[in-house]
Amino acid sequence: MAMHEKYEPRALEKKWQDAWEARGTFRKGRPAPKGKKYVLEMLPYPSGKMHMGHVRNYLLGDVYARYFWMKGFDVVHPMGWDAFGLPAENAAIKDGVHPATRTRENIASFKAEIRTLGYSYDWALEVNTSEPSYYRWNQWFFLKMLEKGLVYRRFSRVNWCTGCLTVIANEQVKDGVCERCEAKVMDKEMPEWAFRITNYSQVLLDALDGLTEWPDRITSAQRNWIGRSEGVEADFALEGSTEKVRVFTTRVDTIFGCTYVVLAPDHRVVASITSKAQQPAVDAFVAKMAAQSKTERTEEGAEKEGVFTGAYAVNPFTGAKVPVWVANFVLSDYGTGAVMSVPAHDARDFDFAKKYALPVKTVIHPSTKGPWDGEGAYTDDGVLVDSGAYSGKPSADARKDMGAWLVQQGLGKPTTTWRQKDWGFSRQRYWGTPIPIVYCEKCDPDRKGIPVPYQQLPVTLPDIETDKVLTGKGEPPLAKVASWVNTTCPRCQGPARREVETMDTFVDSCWYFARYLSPAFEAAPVDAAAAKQYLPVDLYVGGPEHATMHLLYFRFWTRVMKELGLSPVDEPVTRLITQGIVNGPDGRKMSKRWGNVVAPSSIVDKYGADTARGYVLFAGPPERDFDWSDKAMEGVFRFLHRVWTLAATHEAACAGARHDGPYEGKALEIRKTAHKALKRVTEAIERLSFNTAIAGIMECVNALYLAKEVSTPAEKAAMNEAVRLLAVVLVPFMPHFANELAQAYGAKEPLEESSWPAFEPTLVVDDVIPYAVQVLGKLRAEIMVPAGAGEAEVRAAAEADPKIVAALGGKPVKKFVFVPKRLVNFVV
RNA sequence: GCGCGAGUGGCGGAACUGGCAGACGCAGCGGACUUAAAAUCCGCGGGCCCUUCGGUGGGCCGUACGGGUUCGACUCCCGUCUCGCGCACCA
Repeated sequence: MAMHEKYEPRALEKKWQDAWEARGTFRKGRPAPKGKKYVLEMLPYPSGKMHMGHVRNYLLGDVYARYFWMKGFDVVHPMGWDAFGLPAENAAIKDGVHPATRTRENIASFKAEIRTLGYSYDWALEVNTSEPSYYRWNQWFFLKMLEKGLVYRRFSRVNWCTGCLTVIANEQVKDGVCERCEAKVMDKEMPEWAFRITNYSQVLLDALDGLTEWPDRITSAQRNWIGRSEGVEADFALEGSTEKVRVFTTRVDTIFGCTYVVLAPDHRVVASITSKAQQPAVDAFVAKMAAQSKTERTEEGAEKEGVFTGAYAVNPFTGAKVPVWVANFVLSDYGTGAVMSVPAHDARDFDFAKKYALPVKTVIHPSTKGPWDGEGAYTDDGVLVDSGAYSGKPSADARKDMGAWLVQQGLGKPTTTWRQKDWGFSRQRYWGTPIPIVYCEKCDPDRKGIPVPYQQLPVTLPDIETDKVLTGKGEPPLAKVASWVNTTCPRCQGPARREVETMDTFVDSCWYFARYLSPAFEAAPVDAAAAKQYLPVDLYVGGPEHATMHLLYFRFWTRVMKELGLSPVDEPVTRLITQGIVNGPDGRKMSKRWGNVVAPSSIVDKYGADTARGYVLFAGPPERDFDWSDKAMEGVFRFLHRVWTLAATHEAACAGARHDGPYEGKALEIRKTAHKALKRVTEAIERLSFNTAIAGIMECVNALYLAKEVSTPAEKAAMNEAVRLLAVVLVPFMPHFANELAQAYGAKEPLEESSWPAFEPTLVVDDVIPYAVQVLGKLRAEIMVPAGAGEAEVRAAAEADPKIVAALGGKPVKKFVFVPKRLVNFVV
């Protein structure tokens, strides 16, 4: 097939996209003795349009997937839709279009756009989380986890918008007011459903050590987030009261220096211990704190404030009486909501003590040599002083001994606390998974909730009159749909009401990777046989912004799935990469506001998908941000033209050319060029270094240009081989282009269906190797030495070089360093 | 404040396990082709200095900064600065 003179991407790309689809090139489940590769990208929320971030995300997976297709693996590479969520519902509130309608349209256009980029997806595995066939299994999981005690109802402090009369997310609170209606946002105690993810805190933390192919920044973010902290709890008796205050501290070794105790404003005992005299001040303070939202109270630079309660606590070690305060900086939901303050050895306690003129008592010296002479608090470990029987002990020993003493006295114990909280997943929204619970006044007077029986799943979302139900005001939308809310109690068959809350969409993305493997399976959310065959995911690609939410939640869920017998794996993903951001040409984040958005569709229309793909991959390593550059992208377009011209120029003479005799001279050089590129690209892809893989291909093309005309049969055959290898290595990056090239040179089927060749070892080594010659580590000459030469021969050659003779200047050589195939170094 | 990551030409980046810093590309410059331009092809390309009429030849400096280890450091160690991200009155 004769090539056109010029590279015309448009028609050619459509042709190959249709061919892959018609042939089922990317269908999972082919016989593959080499095994499986599961390549996954984070499923998108289907907004109407793709942006460059999506393009990049999916490309990184696509290169890897295509490579393993060609390596002969059974590759799973699915795509689906995180279709529930706020944007569709907010749009509905604004313009009255039903979220289901909007979502359907958006998926259709998003999917059409995805296809234009030529990704290797198996669309037979597609899932849509807003379909009952999917979310019924969210409900199934909910019921299973309820049985296991992993789901419970609790009271929790949420952001309550006083204008919209609904709960809103943290991101929607701007400067203490609602983003949408600008009314004041308050903290409100509300009941909500929660997953007991904290049961798994330790396991999730420990297993991070095994995730060696995850970026450090992600595992480190998860460690921070989980926030394990070891310390002790200790009881302080309250003078003149039977109540006591239990404090949590990581520095019990400083307890002899405790000069006051501080409670959270909403600590349980505050009301009962406050003295008459202090009552008005404490009441006013507590009321003021209650009126503030948590975000306000913990804002950057918020001043430390507190008041004395009039009560005194007794130090369990010393028996000393210390004043009890309440203050804004103590949080009721961390530790015990009470702290012992040691201003001499804690910076925050020091500030507070200075402000309110509380005493400071030093009990730690940096060493036995004497006290610390710096400013402020000495917060490091050291040696105890003025600490009774513990004086003279190092901090670490003292902590151990003092913890043991507390246990022995029944006054406390070593404890571990966690920053991580249980996962509250109730949402007062319509466009989500209904929580399968009903409330019956007769069977369930405490409103604990009665689970909907499994055989009644799914509890589907009701059809609604959009503009009446999705108003953004008042009670949760589902509460307004009487025909849906009113149901019968599964126990007594009497009247009952459905739970009107829906689930957080993070639930959907907790297990979708397992559902892809058997998207139509009816007996369970996951076909355990398929899970056994294909899990874990070998490569997962997504944005780093999911470090502590999605990537932690789905690790948790994976553990639960294993316990439920659905999957054999402890961890969902072996290797993770998080892609950097594609900024606008001006270096700012792409945004309508800056007018610097580069739409993928405009690039595909003008230059073709292969150029868009090539540029996004060539611009830099996957993890790093880069700024879009039209010029640099045109460079990739130019490169494709260059390859095309090369192939077209030699097509008539070389396509399909064969040669059985020896290869020498130019013919041999051409073969070497091609095989070296093949080696380099292969290794670069394995390392996920796609930018250098493309650079390697460019180098190869440059070298082939320098070969100019080919005339002998050997040269023609070599060029034929080179162009075909070029097509092979181009496949992961520019697949349409690569296939067109291969076809012109005689390929009968898409290259993805043939195999990734092994390079010829004899063709990637040179017979003469350049050696750098150093004297005292400074480069003085370069010499050419036969590849087989040993140390003695190389040394002789180096010593014969006039520049080296001059540099050595007759001085005796103390040491000779020989690095095979690279350099030698004379030490004089 | 704690944790993690990054810092290399005018720009994006490369350098695999400590071994010739700057591959490849963009922008730039020079040449060929052209009546001319574009496109294309070929070549040059870190800085400073010396040398030569000139092509050339040579020296010193150079991977954020200051030290160290080593025959040899972008790479390893110690300290500092800057940027990004995460966590944060977390006891």
